[in-house]
Amino acid sequence: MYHWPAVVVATPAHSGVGDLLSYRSGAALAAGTLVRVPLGAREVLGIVWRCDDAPPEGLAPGQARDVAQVLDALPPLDAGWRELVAFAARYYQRGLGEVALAALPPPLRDLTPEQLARRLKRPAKAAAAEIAPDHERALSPEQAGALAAIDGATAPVLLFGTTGSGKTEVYLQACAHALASETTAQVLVLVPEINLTPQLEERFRARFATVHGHDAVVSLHSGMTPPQRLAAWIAAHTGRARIVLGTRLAVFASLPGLRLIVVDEEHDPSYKSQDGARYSARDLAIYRARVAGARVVLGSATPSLESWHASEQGRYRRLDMPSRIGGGALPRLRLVDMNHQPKGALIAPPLLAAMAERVARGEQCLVLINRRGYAPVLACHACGWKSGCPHCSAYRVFHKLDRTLRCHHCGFTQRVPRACPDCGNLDIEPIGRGTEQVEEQLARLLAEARRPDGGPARVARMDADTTKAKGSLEAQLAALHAGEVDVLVGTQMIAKGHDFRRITLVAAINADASLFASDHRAPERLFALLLQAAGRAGRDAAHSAASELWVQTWHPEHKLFAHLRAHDHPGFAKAELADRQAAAMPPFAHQALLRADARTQEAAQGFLKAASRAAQALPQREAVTLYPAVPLTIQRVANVERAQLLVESDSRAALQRFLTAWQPLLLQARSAPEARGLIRYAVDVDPLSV
DNA sequence: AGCACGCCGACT
DNA sequence: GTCGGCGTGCTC
Repeated sequence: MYHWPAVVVATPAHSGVGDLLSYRSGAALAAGTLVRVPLGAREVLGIVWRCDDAPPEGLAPGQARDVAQVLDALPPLDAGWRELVAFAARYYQRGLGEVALAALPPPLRDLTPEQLARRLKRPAKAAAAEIAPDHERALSPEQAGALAAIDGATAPVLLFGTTGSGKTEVYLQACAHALASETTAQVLVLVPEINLTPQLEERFRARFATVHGHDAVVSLHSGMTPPQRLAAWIAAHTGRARIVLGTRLAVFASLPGLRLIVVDEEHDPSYKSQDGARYSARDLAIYRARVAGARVVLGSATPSLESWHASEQGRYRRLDMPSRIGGGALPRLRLVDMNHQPKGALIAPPLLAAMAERVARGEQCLVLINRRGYAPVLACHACGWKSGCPHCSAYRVFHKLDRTLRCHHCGFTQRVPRACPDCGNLDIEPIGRGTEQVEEQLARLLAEARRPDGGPARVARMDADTTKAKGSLEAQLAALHAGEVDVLVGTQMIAKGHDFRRITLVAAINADASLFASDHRAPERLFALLLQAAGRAGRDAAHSAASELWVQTWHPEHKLFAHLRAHDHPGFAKAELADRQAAAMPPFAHQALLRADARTQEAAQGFLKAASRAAQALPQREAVTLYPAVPLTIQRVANVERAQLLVESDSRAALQRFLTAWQPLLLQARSAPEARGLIRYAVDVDPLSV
């Protein structure tokens, strides 16, 4: 007596192969069982989606091949997980198999049942160094109120808490309550960046190791080695791990006992995946919590407009924590109108004076500049040559330290030419500024500044270039904490999460750059970045009264700054949402992009036009607006031409219906004559930028 | 997406 | 004479 499991394997949506492939098996296999099945010439990992008693119709007799192996050492993936995966595939317009298999740890794909069984038998490795237990802290009335509301919540909670208001302690205690509710309960904590997982893991382990065991806390992110990821995944799947901390990919972890999901810094764009299935881990967390019957908390000092809007509509329950623990004041805004500063000044004189003053008091300054390298462009004065990348429509960035020109898009790197490659002129000059240059100039400008002990000001830099070596991020943070740095120059990464006690001045020196980039989310992102950066200052109540956020701008009249001055996120959100509504932009409209990569721009647009033409015949097309195909802002990257087409609708459901109906036509449009040269295409639902 | 098969240029 | 370029086509 045979059974006929329908199995998902890793085939992308536009492969033309259906989602479920039927195989034959001697035994009935439960849905969620991991199997190895033959596919063409190879044998691949698959997941049983359902199991039929009769051979599938429409398949020639004997066409179904036999399941090769059953990985029955692992419990099947539960219905909640399968529903999450199925929803993600459907909503983000990808193949079920592609999403399902990508959600598993990579090493699982090529493990035999024997290897897997051996792996499962291996005892969890002994606890590392003993850590000092961390005990629950007394909650402020605001925190206690938030915790009680989370415990009793039925809808998603938006925890709107100022930086320093003690959100983490609320998360910790909410986790403790969730874990205490059942012996099998699990919680999932999402953070936007890998950098933030080690310190959070430490804190959770210190809090929970004594009660739930050292290995009850695991991390899950792409920076881990494959064996580490497999071990953490298995711990979560088997229920041994009670707390899983991770980046966006962790939203797909198998968590049979899931009771609570925390999405920290929910506004952060890192939650939106930009390759493969372009999912939003924050939005999937909401869906997953509903399916699992778990609570979900989105936390932020600067909630996204989407979440804010949902809380205004009552779909999310908003909890406010406006006060800082320890009563520290939020830094005062000092706006510097660059129109009234000496021409070409990198740092306005009053800002420089303020920094010198901080250094003299033994306090620390943080200087934000959103570009790595020395200068974004190198140019020849004589003939107008610029350091363009031969493979991309972008400039290569001048890195002075190693004398290179580096393309930040494709990685193409060359030594800086001695003379202009076009005309031989020796006078080639950097244009604009990056972190290296700011560091260099600040060291020079602050040469006279003295610390209380009479020593010179110490300026350091922190960006992706100085932290890419393993352990160097930790080392740099430790140096900062130890007070070995007076002024830290860096990219956005220094604005996030880390708790710096002695910082009393934060400066954003070219904050404007992003504001007029024709991206409707630019003000929102800048506001969040500046408030977050401000949150780094004055965490220590003793210093907080004098803490300041300096912003150099050419547009001091921008309404964003009035709200920033008042630390008024609700006011800012209200104004931005009104603008969005007037312009029929998200969250008042719903968008998707069809993106195409091709050998030539004509082919990329040719495909999009063919796709657009094909769409006209669809009845679902009535409810959506299709915009013309346009090249991306950076049109070419690594010799690939890129174009996109925007689809918009005021109904999310109508947009979904359209995209689903459109999908098979895209497959056809791909072989249209004008699409010759197309490399790949992808649909991006709820894109972050258009 | 892989990975085959398949038909045309520079090398042991 | 073959190794290998990437163009089409298939995967229960």
